[in-house]
Amino acid sequence: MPRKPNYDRQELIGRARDLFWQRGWAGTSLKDLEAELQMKPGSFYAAFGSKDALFELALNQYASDGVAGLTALAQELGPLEALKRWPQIAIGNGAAPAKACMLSKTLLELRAHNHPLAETASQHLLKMEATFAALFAQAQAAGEIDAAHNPKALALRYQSDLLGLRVSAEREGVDGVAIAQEIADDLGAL
Amino acid sequence: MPRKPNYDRQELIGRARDLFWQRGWAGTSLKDLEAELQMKPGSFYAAFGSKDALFELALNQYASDGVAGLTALAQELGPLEALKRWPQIAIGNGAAPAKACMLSKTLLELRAHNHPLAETASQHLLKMEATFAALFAQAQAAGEIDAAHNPKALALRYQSDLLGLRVSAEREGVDGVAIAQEIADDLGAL
DNA sequence: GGCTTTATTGAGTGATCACTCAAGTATATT
DNA sequence: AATATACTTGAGTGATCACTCAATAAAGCC
Repeated sequence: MPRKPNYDRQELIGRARDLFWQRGWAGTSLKDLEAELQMKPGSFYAAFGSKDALFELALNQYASDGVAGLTALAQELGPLEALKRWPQIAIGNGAAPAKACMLSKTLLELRAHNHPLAETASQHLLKMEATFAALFAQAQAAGEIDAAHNPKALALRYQSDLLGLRVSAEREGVDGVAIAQEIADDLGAL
Repeated sequence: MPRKPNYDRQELIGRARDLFWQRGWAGTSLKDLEAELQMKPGSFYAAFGSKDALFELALNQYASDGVAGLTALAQELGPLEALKRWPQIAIGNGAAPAKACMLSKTLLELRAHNHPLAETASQHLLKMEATFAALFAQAQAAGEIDAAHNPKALALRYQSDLLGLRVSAEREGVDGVAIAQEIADDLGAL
């Protein structure tokens, strides 16, 4: 009986994620979204409910893609090598909407207003940090990193460096590749 | 002949800086500013011209306070010790409007829109980086850091780590002090 | 005190914000 | 083909946005 929507929902969420990632929450208007997704307001609200609801879907997709990408890389290269390459990958995609991390951008923009999406972003950062910690622990188990280190502490510092790298890479004239290389080299000295 | 304004302009800019720092550019409305500065729209526009003009004044005050604070610290403690303590200071002021750097928040929020204030923030970051580089060079001249390092490269990495620290410190439950300590320890190993 | 000059007031401007909803259209089942 | 069930359309909602301006009030100089 029913009529099917003539769009691919996941692909729409991906396009919305790119817009939000680049322009931020307040910086992306419904007009922007309507233009990008080729949807009139009625369809938009029937499909997603609200701007915030779509932003949350976009954040979730962004975060799960991140964890999946890193996990796949670790399968291919092993934990330590994946952690070494990850910084370059994070800033290396020229086609990406931004160098900076969407989770950190969201956190910085919305935390002061106690917006629920800031908490969502925070949770995703925590999950990413746990993924880093697991890889550090694996690297220790494989004898690639001195077992005396606390993998959670390593993950906290690594993520902090990564966030800094990605903010720096957003600047004009900054050699992000050099910073990423240094972060990778630091891991080799553990 | 003329009538004097009944406010301290620098103090008003400081209050506006705190609002902008905490809530961001889009997140701070004219109503917010009018309430904080106790000014009606007419007075506000007579005094500052526009929201953007006041934001720029706020950014300038933020940046010059930063350079002045670090320079004073280096006078007191010497260059290396100042660089070691600076991360703790950056996140240590509980009364500050935010842990994250106002320059990086502005850059992340406005760069995608090619807003002139993003360029202003970028310039201030560059000036701060130059201040770091000068201190690294001084530390080398004093024999506190191996002269083989490139002070500009040290400054770039140091600033990146600092920005990451300050984003991380914005998160709930993150031990910023521990990260700041690690950054300081890294300097000791140079 | 009169005069000039500037600061302050606050209602009001058009534009844009996220969002609604009644009407129309397309599709799958019967 | 008829019908039920969505999906799509797009003008329109009140709220809020940054900002304006004519009127009023206050201060310094004569």
